[in-house]
Amino acid sequence: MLEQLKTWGFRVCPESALVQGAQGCAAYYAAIGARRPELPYEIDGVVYKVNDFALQQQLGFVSRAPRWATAHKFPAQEEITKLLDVEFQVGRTGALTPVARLEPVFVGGVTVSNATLHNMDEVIRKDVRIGDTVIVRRAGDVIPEVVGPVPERRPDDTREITMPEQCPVCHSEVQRIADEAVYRCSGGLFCPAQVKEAIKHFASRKAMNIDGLGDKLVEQFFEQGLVKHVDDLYRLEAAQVAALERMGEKSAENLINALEKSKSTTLERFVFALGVREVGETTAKTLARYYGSLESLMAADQDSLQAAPDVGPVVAERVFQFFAEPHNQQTIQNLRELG
DNA sequence: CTACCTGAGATGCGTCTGGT
DNA sequence: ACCAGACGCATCTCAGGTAG
Repeated sequence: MLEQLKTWGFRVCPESALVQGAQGCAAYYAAIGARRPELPYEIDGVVYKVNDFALQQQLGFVSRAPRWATAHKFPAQEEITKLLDVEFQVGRTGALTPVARLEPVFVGGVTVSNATLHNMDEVIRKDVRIGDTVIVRRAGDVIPEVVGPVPERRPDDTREITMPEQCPVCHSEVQRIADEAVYRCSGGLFCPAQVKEAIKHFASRKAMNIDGLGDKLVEQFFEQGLVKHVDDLYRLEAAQVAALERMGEKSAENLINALEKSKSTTLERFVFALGVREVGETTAKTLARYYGSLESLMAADQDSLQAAPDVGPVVAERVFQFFAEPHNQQTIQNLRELG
């Protein structure tokens, strides 16, 4: 296809080549790696593709990733900087994630000042302390990553990174389920951080797809007390929206229209939007197809749920508990009444 | 039957583009 | 001038399939 495109006058990468087997791939990788500095553009690696459309079709896709093509990246660039502090962020599920605040450093074409440390096991494994001199790299050339400390450059006044005992946002107790890596805020819907994340998730593209409702707006709606639960979104009036920072009549009207539009959605999107733990895009689709209606899904017991494809005891319990919660039932009923 | 593999879900970050 | 949304990857967990 590349050859054909070239004859039609399209610009095609002149470096592509046909090679045989893993050894051919490795040789090409080494050769292009050696020439990397001379190339008139930046590259972060090479892509190997099966050179046969019939085979490509047979191999197919895994999610969105083709099984007939794979990237082989060059080692990431690394830089040294200072770990200034570690803050704990609260996600939609209450998970507390340690995030490294770094002395800004230029790595692989980008200034990095934050990086996730994933969880406490990872912090211990990497043996990093606040104040440490650390190695930073851009994993896969996008996500900043703290590789680890430079032990010989550790100052005397470093501080240990410790998980707070209370949620930094709502001060509820922080719990860790035995043998799990993640610590969680036990506040649930009482925790503003979790509520805000739940609203953002509800509005997100793959859920209700409410165009124009992003981080900043959710933040403002919540802080002003206009939206405490997702159903409040559908009670918003244009005048209230227009009164917010950086919003005018036009923006307000657009948001109201987007909210209106989101009312015509599918069951699978709605189920995903509810934000039940362990229920992502795919599981929501499975449940929607298996039960066909919200009523039957809400009425399902745990045995019935486990009969659905890819649903085991853990997911079944999550779903069951979610619909058993009176607060959730009320929210769903409100949403239906609001359209 | 156990051990391992694969796929999906959740979370996090910086840049770029398009819209207001 | 600013915001929303898309992209790409690592980590851990859960579910289900398969090799030994």
